[in-house]
Amino acid sequence: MSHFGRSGPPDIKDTYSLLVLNISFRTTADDLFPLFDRYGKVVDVFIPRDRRTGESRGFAFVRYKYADEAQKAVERLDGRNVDGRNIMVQFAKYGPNAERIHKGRIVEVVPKTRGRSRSRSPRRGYRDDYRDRDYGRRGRSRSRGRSERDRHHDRDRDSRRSRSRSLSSDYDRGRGRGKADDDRRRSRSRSYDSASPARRSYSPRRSHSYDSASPVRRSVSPRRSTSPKRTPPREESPEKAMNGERSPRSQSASPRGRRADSRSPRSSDED
DNA sequence: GTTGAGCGTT
Repeated sequence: MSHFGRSGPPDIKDTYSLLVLNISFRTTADDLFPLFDRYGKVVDVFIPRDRRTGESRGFAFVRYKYADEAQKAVERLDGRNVDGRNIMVQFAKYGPNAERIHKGRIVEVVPKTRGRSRSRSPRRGYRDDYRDRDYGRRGRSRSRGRSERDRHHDRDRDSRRSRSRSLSSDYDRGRGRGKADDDRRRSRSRSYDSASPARRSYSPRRSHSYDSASPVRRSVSPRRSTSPKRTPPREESPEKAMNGERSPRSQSASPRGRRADSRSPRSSDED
């Protein structure tokens, strides 16, 4: 969606996209448009937002009609304070016109590493100047924020950023982030609260599993242990369900009841 | 009422 009301990108035949980072979450395209328009012809302003919450993700894309104007905007607006935050303006790396920008910007900034300019580091280096100056007083915000962010579990962006974490993200998304999220957070919190990393090994869940195979358990129910063959409960479940087709309810109740029972003590313990 | 170092929509 564009700020201009059109669906999707407007005319991207000859536009240059700028990436505006570090903008306030409250900053909107309407706020950025006049600011950027001052330095050139802005074709479009787009702020990606969260799919669920609809909040801005903290960065925006500003499309200029001409590269020189875009470049000027970068120089003039980069590091500028907007809505209480100093924004970072740079040419977008990806996009419909990335190639053009690549030519325009790379030649000026890193003509030497033109071929390898695709690396992710270059922009940081050139931005370092601003960072050093503007973030000197606020720099710690980054380190602190990261730690805090990690603890607070990121939202949507985490899934994009780290692929390894995509698993959890997928899980969250699939299961619905409300409950699973809360559960996970609590579990973690508890870990941090009273347990050391070593103690984590003795996590209740694992303990439970281990307990099952523990000799103590056998003592309690020798019947199972003495059994020559151990039938997996899972296989039994479907089989039973098939036989009990006439009462499909039983199937649903079986796993549910067990789970609830199993969770009962745990929940109590946690509480 | 919150966060953050990141690259985009019909």
